[in-house]
Amino acid sequence: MDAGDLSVFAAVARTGGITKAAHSLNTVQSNVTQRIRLLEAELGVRLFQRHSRGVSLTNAGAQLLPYAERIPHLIGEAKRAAADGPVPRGSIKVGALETATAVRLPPVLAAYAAACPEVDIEIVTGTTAELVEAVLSHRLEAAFTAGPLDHPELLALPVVEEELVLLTAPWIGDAAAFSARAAADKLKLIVFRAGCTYRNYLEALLAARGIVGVRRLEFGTVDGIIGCVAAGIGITLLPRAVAARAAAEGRVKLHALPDGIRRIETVLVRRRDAFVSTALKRFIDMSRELLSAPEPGPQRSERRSAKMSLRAGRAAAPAIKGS
Amino acid sequence: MDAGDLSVFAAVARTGGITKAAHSLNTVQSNVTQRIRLLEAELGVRLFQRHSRGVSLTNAGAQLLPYAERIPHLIGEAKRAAADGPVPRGSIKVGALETATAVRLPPVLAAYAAACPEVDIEIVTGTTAELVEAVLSHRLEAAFTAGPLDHPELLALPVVEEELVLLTAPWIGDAAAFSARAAADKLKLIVFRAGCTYRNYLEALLAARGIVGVRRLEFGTVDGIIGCVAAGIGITLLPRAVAARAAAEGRVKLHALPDGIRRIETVLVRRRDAFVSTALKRFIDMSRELLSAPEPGPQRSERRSAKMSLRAGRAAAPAIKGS
DNA sequence: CAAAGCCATCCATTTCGGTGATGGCTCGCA
DNA sequence: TGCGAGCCATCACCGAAATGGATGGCTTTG
Repeated sequence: MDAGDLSVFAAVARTGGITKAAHSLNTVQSNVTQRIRLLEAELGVRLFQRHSRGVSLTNAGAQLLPYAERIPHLIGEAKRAAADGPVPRGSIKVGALETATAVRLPPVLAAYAAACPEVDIEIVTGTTAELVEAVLSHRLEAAFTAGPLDHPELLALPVVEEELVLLTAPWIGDAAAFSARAAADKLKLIVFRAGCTYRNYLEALLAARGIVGVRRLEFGTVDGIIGCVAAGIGITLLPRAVAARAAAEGRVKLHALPDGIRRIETVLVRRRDAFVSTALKRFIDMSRELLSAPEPGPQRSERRSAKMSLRAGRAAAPAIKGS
Repeated sequence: MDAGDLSVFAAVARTGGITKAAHSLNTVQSNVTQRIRLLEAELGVRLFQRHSRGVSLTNAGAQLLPYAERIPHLIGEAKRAAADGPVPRGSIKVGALETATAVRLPPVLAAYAAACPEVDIEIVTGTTAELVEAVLSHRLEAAFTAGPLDHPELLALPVVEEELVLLTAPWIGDAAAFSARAAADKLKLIVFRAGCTYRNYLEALLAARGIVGVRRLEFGTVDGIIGCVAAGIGITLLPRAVAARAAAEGRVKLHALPDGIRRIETVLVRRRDAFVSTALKRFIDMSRELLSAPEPGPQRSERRSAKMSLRAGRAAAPAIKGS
């Protein structure tokens, strides 16, 4: 049994069929059949039950599967570890929230690309939940997500603290009264898709005031959300830095939040046990360096009297717990 | 790169030479040379520096080495996991203290052998330090050692609590006076070799009374130690259950110890991350079941007045700390 | 009943790992 | 300086094992 056998086994288990596994491995079906046969002979147990619609794992196969997923991963990691040198090279794949991509990432990427010309960078956007899942399953090496998060297999490094603000159409004076009317007026929450931390915050914020049943409007982009808010369709919650330009242009109005939930941490999360290449280490170092600069406080032009009189407890900041 | 390549690589790294590695792998030198060559070609880096006295790891090789040690281990574990079924079979390799082997293990082994006839059992004896090291390096699947011990990679399950007693020749009335005279009289401590927890306890016990410089006599067997004590050559510390028979025969006399250090825990230790086969799980379950029975208290025939007036602090119970 | 999908088996081909012999190199020693 | 020992690289060769293509049996489906 070597790592190749385990890859084949894992592919069959994943696809549920020998023929399909053969295609996904760019080989022929007889080949896969033979390797599974030999593997079963070597182990002395049947790994799959054959039936007319494909194959399914036996008990023994199910016990082998975690190893068959982990060992090829480790082999890949070993390759990267060995090929890695003191000068950053290769490629890194990093996730980021839509909001972080818009306002925090550009300066980091510019500096990194200049410092490490031999590294290919791939940025994937998604919600906190999606990104965390991707990091856990090794699809991403690291990700900028909303903190705090607490998972035994993850390391979360705080890189910057954002100030969350409530966005409304510019003609709204009092955010508290506005949101209180939201349900009655059929105004909507403009939110990202499920898994977005800002969305969770906003819903928790309103729930804490007893406002429920507000309709949601889901968007996939920051620009779309801001556009809808500007049009008076609803309200949303975003980092101040993201909304600053639209506010300066008078398209939306920003309302500060009460202290308990005003600040939200952005963390750089990665697997605790994964190999950190020189290229990734450099990226992490540069991110901390460039993003940890003290954030400017709330602008003076904003009326602090608009602060909402909400008291959101810890329930408003749900952390992703380890399983 | 597959697991076989990594095994070859690890062997070369371990032995420091291609020829020596070839011998240890039961193959020829040209073969190893070739595989290392191909591995280096595949990774695009040089893994060893060749010099006249053999080879040594390059930087890249050193980064690869931990993977090359871990992956073949995982492969073996995967095999065992897959071949393992609901009925205990295969083999288990368990360590135990000499004392535990003598008095605690026989009933467990008898019951286990009857319950699991298809399992080959191997028992290895050693000191606590030796056994812990063997478990950590995967040479043993589990071991009975003296607790408490605290190591991040180990799980320690308490199975039985022993009462430690001081053994002297039968004509000694007062253990305290006896041990005080030990240094002057050139009496000896009869102890196991270094690493034995009882030995550490005994030395700490005397050191706490200011008795130092007592000569030691090292033995490898319980019987030898008891025999020497019976002959009046010295004193030792053993679990009451171990010394009970010799005491009943009048060969030695037992002296109870003060409360602080009288009880010592026996724990079943195993690696936290290692696979637990059905055979091993059954063994652990039976050990707990058979050994956790309440231990009988001190026998009435013993004179409690012989209790030593020592106060040994926590220094007398050194735990093995994680590195 | 025919077609499609799936897996097992067989066979020819190729690839890869293992073997033994040879040669170059350095070091230590006479 | 010359020689032998130890070590690694290279080469040609052999055999086992993986691969790829084709076929057949089986079941499901329309």
